Amino acid sequence: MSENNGKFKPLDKNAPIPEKEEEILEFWRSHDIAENSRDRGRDKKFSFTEGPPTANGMPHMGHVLTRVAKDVYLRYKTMEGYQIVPNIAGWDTHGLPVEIEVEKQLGIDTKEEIMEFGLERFNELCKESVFKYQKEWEDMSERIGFWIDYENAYVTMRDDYIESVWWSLKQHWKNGLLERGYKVVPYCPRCGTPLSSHEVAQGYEQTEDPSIYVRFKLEDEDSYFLAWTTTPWTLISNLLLVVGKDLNYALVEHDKERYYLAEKLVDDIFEDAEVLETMKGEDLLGKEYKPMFDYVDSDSKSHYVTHADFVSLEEGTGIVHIAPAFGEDDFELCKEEGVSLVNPVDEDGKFKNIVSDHAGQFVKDADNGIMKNLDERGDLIKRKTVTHTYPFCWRCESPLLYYALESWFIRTSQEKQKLIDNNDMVTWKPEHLKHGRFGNFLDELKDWSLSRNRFWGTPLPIWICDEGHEHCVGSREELEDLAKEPLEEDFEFHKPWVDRVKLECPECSRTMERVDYVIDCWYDSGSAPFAQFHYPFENEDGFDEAFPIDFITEALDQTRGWFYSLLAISSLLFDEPAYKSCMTLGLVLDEDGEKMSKSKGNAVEPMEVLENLGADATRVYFLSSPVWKSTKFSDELVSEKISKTLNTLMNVVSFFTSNANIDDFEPGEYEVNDQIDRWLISKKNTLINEVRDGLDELEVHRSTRAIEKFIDDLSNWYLRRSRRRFWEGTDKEKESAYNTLYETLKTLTQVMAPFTPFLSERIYQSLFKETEDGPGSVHMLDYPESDEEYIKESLEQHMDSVIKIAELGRNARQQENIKLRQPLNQAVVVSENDSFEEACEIFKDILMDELNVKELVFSGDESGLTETRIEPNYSSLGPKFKGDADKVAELIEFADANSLKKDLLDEGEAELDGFDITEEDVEILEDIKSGYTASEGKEVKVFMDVDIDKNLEIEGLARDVVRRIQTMRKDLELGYTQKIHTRYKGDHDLHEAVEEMKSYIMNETLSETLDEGSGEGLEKDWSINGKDITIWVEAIE
RNA sequence: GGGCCCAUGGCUUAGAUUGGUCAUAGCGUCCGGCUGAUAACCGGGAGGUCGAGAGUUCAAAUCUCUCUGGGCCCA
Repeated sequence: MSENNGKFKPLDKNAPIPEKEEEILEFWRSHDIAENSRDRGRDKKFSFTEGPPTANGMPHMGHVLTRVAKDVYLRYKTMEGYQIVPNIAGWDTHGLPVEIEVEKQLGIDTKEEIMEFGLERFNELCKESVFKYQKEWEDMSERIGFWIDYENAYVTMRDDYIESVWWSLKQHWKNGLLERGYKVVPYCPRCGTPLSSHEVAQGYEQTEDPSIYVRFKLEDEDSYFLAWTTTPWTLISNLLLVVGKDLNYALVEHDKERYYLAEKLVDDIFEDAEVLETMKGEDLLGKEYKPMFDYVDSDSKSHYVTHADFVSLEEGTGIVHIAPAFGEDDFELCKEEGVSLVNPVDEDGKFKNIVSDHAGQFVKDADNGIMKNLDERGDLIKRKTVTHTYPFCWRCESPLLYYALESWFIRTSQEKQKLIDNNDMVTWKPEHLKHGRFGNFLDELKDWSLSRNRFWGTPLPIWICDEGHEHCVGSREELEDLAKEPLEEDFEFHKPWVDRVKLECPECSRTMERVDYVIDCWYDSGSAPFAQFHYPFENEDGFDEAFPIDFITEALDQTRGWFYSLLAISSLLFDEPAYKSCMTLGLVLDEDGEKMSKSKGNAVEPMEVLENLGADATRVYFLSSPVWKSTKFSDELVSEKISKTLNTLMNVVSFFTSNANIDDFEPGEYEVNDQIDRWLISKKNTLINEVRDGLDELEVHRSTRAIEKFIDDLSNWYLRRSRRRFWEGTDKEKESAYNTLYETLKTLTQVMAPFTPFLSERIYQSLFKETEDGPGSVHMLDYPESDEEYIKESLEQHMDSVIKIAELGRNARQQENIKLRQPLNQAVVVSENDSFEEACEIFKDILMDELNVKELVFSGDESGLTETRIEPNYSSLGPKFKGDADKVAELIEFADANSLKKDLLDEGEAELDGFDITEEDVEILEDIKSGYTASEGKEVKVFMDVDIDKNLEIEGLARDVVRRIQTMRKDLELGYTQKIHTRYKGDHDLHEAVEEMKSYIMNETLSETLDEGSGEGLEKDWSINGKDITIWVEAIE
């Protein structure tokens, strides 16, 4: 067809979208478009840092969302003229999950086995493992259109990166913020390591534990404290009992023994106890009791009653037993009380030898023996079991112990106010996180336990000598200076290399050995703002221009992960927030709203989606609802974006291309000569403002929705209303229409580029690149700016009115079953609002055409179009006029409705043949005048004259005939400009109509001839309004 | 156990700061229309106690409280 030969390349809109996207990818690759777009060395900087994923697992749909969210902003900012710094990807490479993967691979699961296997080899495997799915990650990212630089990605396990981390740790150490201490941590005795809270959270399970009530004999009184515990083995380490200061307690007698316990709980425990005395918890403070076991003793004062606010009356006895080494609350309390720590349990979770009866026994296994012992002594008052959630090791399923361990801390709690102040400077999306989840977390900030008893991680750079002097190393140079021997040739900043380095103590010159720990890998990723630059060792400028980071976005679960570690580290190092704005992303759920997981089998494979539906549709889908809300994901939801948005736009483009080619359209300077063009230009500029606002406010869904609405307006209103001007307009009309549509598509393509980078590129390449002599890619263009001069709010409002009026007109027709193809004489628009009158004036042609009427009239009121009808209200008339009621009713019905109405409304009453009636005696109704139909909307009513005279009928029939011939043309797959011969045979009325409207029909259908009689070509029988006609259509060679 | 978030027709959803006519639109469904660009489009119907209850107010989907259900985070 001729359109192929024109200036504008057709879009090939019937090709599958994903296939075309692949071509665009290839185009970008072969022309280095991403690199060129990225590296433009501009002065304006916008800094972004990628929250590094670990590539030892396959990317899932949630990761697709993070790519999309990041990319839309980076593209937008790039088009706005910013240089994104540093615009590189990042990989998180350390941590226990990595070790676990390797352990699985090796079929081992203990630290000893790892040591046997050899640390060098083990860490080598870790290194490989973290990049196992790197290709899948990069492929997915490329396929979705994420243009970050993967070649120069930062990697947390590289020596340079680790050196920067060491530098930062040394700053903390010098500031007294990096210290050794004890911490009660969830500890897996089987794996021999403490677990991070993140890991603990994965392992909560319902379990049964003993629930026992035991008594402690008072020192100076013949009575007992009654305490409760679910961990009998901790009783061996009991050092204190605690009560709530303000809670009520009672001394009761039961079985001739006396017990102290919370008053409220007495009945829960004893069936028949006599309350001897009540008191406040405060009154019990300081009372001493006899140790329950004598295996261990504290070298400080112990075994007395104190108080704490964690005592609750929900369960137990209101008296809580405290063993400092086995609970966080216990530990903190003992620290405050000055009770020193005792721990009779070794690192494997077994009792040490001093607990002679249970030596070598795993603590949980000792429960039964301990309980038996207590029972025999009579100290076990009650024994039950309780089902509660308890943490288990997520990989070996051992019950975790809360356990006081040596640990290295960053004293974040000392700098809490800094973190809070810095958080105040951050823009959060959604906003509630700032003072909600995240803010609360900061308010209750604890020290950051940094050390991990594992192998694959950044080594904690602290060396200690026999004298107990400690030294923190902050650089490679410092390490070399202090090392006794030169570093090994293949030295790297990992175990076991670092462990082999012995230092000379700067204080006493003795040999120093490194502590065994590696650090929390969240510290690694939280160091990204400087470590990705190897700051401060190099790239100081790079760091300066990128810090603080302008924008980060990651999934909501990073709140206490990366978002926290970034803020904590930057606050301590620089007293600045690491990022200025943080947009969180919600979970991606399956179509039923369930979390996607491999085990459930409901996980959607990202690449499948991208290959079936394409990246643009997926992007638009994710970006069209608030990104921080959890999103349900299904093919259908994404497909809707194809049919509603992408296809619609492609069809507009395709319409433009084919017609512009036929008309040899040349874009250029032009004069806008039609209001609908002005309207579209106004809408376009409004769109730019809306899209920019949405992006600037980090509410990208507002932008996306504005685009979708605009495409709908463009296709289903502007184009539908403008088709005739493209086909049949005068030169002036065509010039205005073509140029307006061309300019609009050009702007729209640019506006959409960050959202639909593929389709935008396609459209740009086929329509604009050559015509405009533009850069190689749409992504090299600037982001459109709105021209306020062209925004005409009243015009946009008028068009809304027009659409409303057209809608009402069609509604009115339908009430009378008059089809749209049937022309009518008159429509009357009634409104008290002047803007409807203006709308009718400005868009008169459109309205007449939409309503298919010969005349359009506006009126400020509906008099003349309605008839007042007044009906008697019997329920009022009855009691009032009694026997005359029927007579009065008759008078009302036959009275002149208009004057009666006037009297009633003006005077409040009227007289009818001697009867006084008031408003409540009647019902005033306004009927539509006969011969009209009407429909009412907000502020406006549309009346249609439904009288169809002979002329109108003929015209209607002619249009029906045209419509049939057009259908036949379509069936014959004729080209738009193909001329035909048309013959027909039919009903008399139809014959009359065709002859009357001959030239109109010939013109509409491109018929060279239109005659009665049978003909050649396609033959078809039709029935129009019950009248039969046969039509022949034959293409002219 | 604590914190935060969410709840709008069968499904997906709009309804911010500043409560204000008839609660938004799409998908699906039924009826009708329109069509020489569209995987379309247009009009209408059915379908809603805006999770439940109370309160503030002339007025609440919107503000407050309580509860229920779901989610996330933390213990």
